[in-house]
Amino acid sequence: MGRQPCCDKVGLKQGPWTADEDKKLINFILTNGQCCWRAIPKLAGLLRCGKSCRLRWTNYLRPDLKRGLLSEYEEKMVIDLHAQLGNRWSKIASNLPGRTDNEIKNHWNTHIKKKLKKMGIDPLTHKPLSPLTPPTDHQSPPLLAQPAYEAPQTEKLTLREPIEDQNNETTNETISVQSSTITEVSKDEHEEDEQSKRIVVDFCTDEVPLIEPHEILLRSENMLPPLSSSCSSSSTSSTYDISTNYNINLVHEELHQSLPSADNQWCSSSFNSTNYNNFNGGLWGDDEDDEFISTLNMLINDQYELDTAIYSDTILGTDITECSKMLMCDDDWKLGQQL
DNA sequence: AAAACTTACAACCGCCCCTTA
DNA sequence: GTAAGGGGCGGTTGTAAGTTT
Repeated sequence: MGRQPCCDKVGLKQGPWTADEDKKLINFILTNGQCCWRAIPKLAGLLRCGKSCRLRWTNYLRPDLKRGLLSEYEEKMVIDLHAQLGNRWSKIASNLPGRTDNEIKNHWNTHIKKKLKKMGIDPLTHKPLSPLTPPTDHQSPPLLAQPAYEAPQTEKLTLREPIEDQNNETTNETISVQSSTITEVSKDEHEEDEQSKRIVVDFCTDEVPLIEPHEILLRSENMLPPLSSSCSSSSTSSTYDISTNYNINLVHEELHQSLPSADNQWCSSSFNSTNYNNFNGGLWGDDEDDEFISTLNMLINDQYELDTAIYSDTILGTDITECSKMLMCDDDWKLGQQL
């Protein structure tokens, strides 16, 4: 029979989103909330299909997204969760606040997969690669001679959502998993691994730093920290750079002008005291705002201790709890109504 | 300096599942 | 019970940016 496509695609734009399109989408959702995705493009004045809008929003524009590389901790969580759940990226993502399934999937394919293979572990089965199926370089017997994998330990891992077994029956929230404890080969890596093992053995997802409402900051013009003219905007591989494809901050500024005053504050990414090392300014780009971005980068990478409560109360002068409501209420958060 | 190659990730595609009429 | 609509999900592709030759 076949399904109708989600849209006819005739006259619709595809490819990378422009700042203007982002602005329209953000503006619409902040004003009206998420409703029927199919209707959003028309209502928001976008020549995109609803699906494209939904993906853009959920994977890129959502204010509660963390950006930047996954931390070592998150990476290990992904590995463990993948060992139990397989390629169910959305389930895995639901245990990593601020991360999207797409992001995790990409990270898995580009980083973790290779890492595991390099370590002699099959990323599909999480078991040591069979000597009968040699790695692609055909020259890695040392890895196999000394198996880079320890017998899995049974650990308690609490998922944020119950998982279902093959009979589709919901199991207990706390399930028994086989932790993919991994042993590195080199000495340095071995030391690193000792740490890793501790992390893997010790953590449960309850310990994941969740983004609490009080940890979410709002930003308006007067929230900008003092700029440092000496900061360079360049970033190195060891730092997180707060940059996107274009200057989305300009979008933000325009929104300030176009939205009612009550709407004139909106939430930042997960910029909080426990998590901001991963903060990558989901809604702010780099170009003209280099100074601000580099300042943030400097603060973030210098482990600058920022007490968000103090920051919000004394610097921002904003009632965080009020504003966080609209962020945390997925269904119908409407800035104007809730502020 | 430029071409070739590699990497990372945003975006798309098509299938699946759930809801509704 | 069933067909259609809508959204979610996982796999794949396109391409910009980075690196190597």
